[in-house]
Amino acid sequence: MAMSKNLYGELSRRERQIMDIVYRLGRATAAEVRENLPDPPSYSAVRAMLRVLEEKGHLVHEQQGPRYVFVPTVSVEAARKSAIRRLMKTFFDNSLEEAVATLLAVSSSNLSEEELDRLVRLIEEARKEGR
Amino acid sequence: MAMSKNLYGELSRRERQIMDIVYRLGRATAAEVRENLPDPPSYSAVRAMLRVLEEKGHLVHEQQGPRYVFVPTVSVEAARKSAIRRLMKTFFDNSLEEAVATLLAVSSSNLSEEELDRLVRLIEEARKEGR
DNA sequence: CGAACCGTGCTAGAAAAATAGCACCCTGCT
DNA sequence: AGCAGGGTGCTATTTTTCTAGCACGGTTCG
Repeated sequence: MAMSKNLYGELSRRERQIMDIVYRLGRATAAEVRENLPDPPSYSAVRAMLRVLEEKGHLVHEQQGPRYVFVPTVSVEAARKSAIRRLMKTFFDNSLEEAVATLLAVSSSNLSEEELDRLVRLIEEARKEGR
Repeated sequence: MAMSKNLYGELSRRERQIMDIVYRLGRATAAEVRENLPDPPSYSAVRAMLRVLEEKGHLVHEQQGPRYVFVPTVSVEAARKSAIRRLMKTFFDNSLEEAVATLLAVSSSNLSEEELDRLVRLIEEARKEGR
């Protein structure tokens, strides 16, 4: 199995913050990125970094009317998996159980019965898949 | 509720890589950190950054025999939760279900029946807690 | 038309991060 | 004692990141 090198780990602080925003929004203009950035720098600065991220291959832009809209080159699905793998390795020693336990603890404030039902269903489906 | 500022987001590229290693190992010497670092720089460089991380308050060192052992100031538990919250927000729009689904997909290669049982039990416990 | 408003490209400069080098200090030999 | 090995503190330098500024191009509308 090809060990996909963790692109994420290569990013600088601002680049990471920006990529996070773009993933969260799905797609974003320079202005939107800036609005969501902590301690937002100048508009120019944001655009410059978006350009760099595009050069590095993390983003591409589409022309939308008069402006650019940036979208990630790596799909959300792939990015999610990559992020989860990293988290699992770093904080949970790859223990699924520990991870789910923490996930439940963090979300505990808004857990409905229905949501829990769906989770169980998810697991039962994984069980079926497994054999 | 106090919104804990995401310290993680403040870290530079190398600092992040180093913190990840320390969390993964629980505690680590400069040499151990270096061994685990991608494109490892000089020993000196690593030590310099460990010092900076200590100044910034992310690590403290304990004298262990002749050398320093570095440990995170924020407990693993707290760091886990913080990391998960960030991940949930960035990639899963805070949807527990989506997160668990991806978690299962990523771990699918090594899912035993027993493990799945334990997961279900985890959820049922959360259900009891909830009411 | 033409001027105000958005947007972009590009470049230069300041600030921070990353790296390496050197001097020193223990400790355990021989 | 004297020397080698493995650790540390500190500092200087290079590299990268981060930021802002300026010039230009297209729309819109008075």
